[in-house]
Order: sequence, then C-alpha cells, then structure tokens
Amino acid sequence: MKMNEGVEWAMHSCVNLSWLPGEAVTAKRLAAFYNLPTAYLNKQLQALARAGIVSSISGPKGGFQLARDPRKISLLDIVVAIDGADDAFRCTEILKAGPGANPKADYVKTCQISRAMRAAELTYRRELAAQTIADIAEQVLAEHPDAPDNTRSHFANLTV
Amino acid sequence: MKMNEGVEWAMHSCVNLSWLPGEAVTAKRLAAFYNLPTAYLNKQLQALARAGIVSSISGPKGGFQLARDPRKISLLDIVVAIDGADDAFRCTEILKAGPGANPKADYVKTCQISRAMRAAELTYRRELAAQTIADIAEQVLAEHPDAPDNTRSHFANLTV
DNA sequence: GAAAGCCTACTCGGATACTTCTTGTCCGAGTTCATCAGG
DNA sequence: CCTGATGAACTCGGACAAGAAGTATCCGAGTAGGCTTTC
Repeated sequence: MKMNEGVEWAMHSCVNLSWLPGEAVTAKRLAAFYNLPTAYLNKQLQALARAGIVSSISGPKGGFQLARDPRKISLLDIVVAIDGADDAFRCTEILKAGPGANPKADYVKTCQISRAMRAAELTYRRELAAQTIADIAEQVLAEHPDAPDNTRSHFANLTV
Repeated sequence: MKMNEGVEWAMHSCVNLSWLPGEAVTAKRLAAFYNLPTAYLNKQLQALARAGIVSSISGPKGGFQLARDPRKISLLDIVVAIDGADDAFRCTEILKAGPGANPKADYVKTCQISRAMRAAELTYRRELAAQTIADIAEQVLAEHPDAPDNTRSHFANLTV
C-alpha cells in the first residue's frame, strides 16, 4: 500500500502558491523549485485543477494559482484529487461466497471486518480534513519567519 | 493507494480459525470456504506465519492454526504482516532540494507536511491496533449467535 | 503615426511508453500414515 | 503376531510468470504579446 508520490509534491506546491497569491506560476517554475520532473508535476497540477483546487491559465503569462482561500483547502482535498477517493481497503464481500450468505445483504456495511477497516480509514480522513494548507503555512511561518519572503525572492530569481 | 486484497482474506480466515481452536486447517479448506484461489491464500497465510500470527504444520494432518490468543491478534498485526509496515505516505524530503535547505536536517520529522501525514496515519494505525480478532468474533457472535457452530459444521462437511 | 492583422513563443492538456508492484500459479522440501517384509 | 523399514500421498514453502497501477515523457490545442504591414 503506497500513496502516489505526487501527493507530496502537490502539497508543497500548494503551500508555495499560498505565498504567491494572485500570481500565476508555471509548472516549470514550480518544478524547478524542488528539482522535480516538470512534465510529471504538471500532471499532478492538472489533477488539482480538475478538482477545483487550483485554477490554470494557458499561454504566455499563464500558470497555476490557488483557486480558493488556503484555509478552504484541506490535505484531504489534495489526497483525493491526486490519489483518488477510493478507500485503501476494498471489501469484496467474500462473505457472499461463504455458507449461509444472504445474497441481498450489503456486506460492505454489515461485515464487521469491513466496518472496522472503514472506521479506521474514516479517522484517518478526518485528521487530513482538519488540516488545511493555511495551517501548514502558518506552522512553517512560526518556525521560519522568513520562509515566505525567501520563497518569493527565490521564485523571482528563477531563470526558467 | 490500495491495500493488498489478501488482507481481507487473512482477516476472515483468522476469524474462522478462532472458532476452530487447536485444529490445523489446510489452506485448501480455508480457501474453499469462500471460493478463493488456494495457492494465493496460501501465500497470505505464509506471511501470517512469518509474522508469528499463525503457526503452520506441514504434511498430512497439517495446516494452519492461530499461534496465540485471538485477543492478542490485532487487525494492525494482520495488515502489517501482509501489506508491510511502511507508511502509505512516503516523505522523500523534497525540501532538501529546495532553497535554504539544511543538508543535515531530518525533514521526515521536521517538515510540517510530513508530520501532518504521519500523524494521520498514526491515528489510523491506533484504531486498527485497538481492534482484535476476538473483538470481531464477539461482534459477529452477538449478531449471529449460531455463526460459530455453522462455521464448524461447514468445515466438517467440506469434501476437499 | 496609428491601427489592424499575422506570427512566434509559450502555456496547459491529454495521449503515449516504461517501470514497479500486486496478483496469480507452479513445483520442490518435508512430514505423516499406511503398507509390507522379516523376525 | 509384532516390529521395523519403506513408500506413497499430502502439506507448506519459496521461486516463477501475468496483469495492473504508478511513474515518466512527449507532442498537440490554445492563447497572449510583439512585429509587420497598411492606411
């Protein structure tokens, strides 16, 4: 069980974008910031755009920017946008193949194992839903007060 | 992000084994119970054996049985045994490639995004660690009081 | 000199290969039990 | 009749393919701005 690597990239990129409000940043520049493969990061940003987390602009002077307030973008939003909304544990209702099975029963909901696994994933998602990009940015700011300015100047000095 | 399908099979099989204490059940019979592919279920049971969750006996009259009290087997134990102990979210420390990075810093622990993701997974694992095979069996028993007897008789009547 | 049209350069977007992991299968090592030969 | 060795059948165990998903890349559709041409 492993999550898409793009989730990490997307989260860091969103934090960076939160420090460049109203500015369209190209995928090339976002990738150069962390030495990431441009085309692949672009793919992740497209997924964020489809989910309505960032807005994209084509052409020269184009790029990506946050589509809404960072306080309204949770880590779960990003995970769902890139990694999909499906649960990691997939109940295939094997009880249906067992003895004494009720063909009309919804074992996804009634099977105790399925319930326990889904409950655990629910707490996981709740944790992620409670953390926003703004929260992360605030925590970074508390530890490194000059991080936003450094980020902005680094983007300004990028040659690509 | 998807979890190994074998996790579901292993959990159901462990519950069944908890109702057949002291009896060695072959992978073939456990697979027949839910119409699962025998060889593949065998592979999962091997993983459980390596993790010390079940004990295996070779040869005729051989098979698998729980290696310890079902109250001491958590759902997390099974997930770890089959799906591995690694976190789903892998922090690759992309901050190291960014500007102003400290080469000696351990960003897995200090990066706020990494911390948030790991904290969420921790709650997930805690939930799973709190649920045991005995708990599941008890919940099933409460809803279907005759489940253990039905399971035992079905295993007894299996032709394979 | 000003305005309109064209052209170039640059961006995102989706379609396309490649690698890794999950899924599924097979045959060998080891063990138990039944059988058979010998005392 | 009893004891021991032998062989066959059955089990787990790890090594071996097939398929799906994640990873990485490329080229086309569309746009903004600058340049040229014309009035």
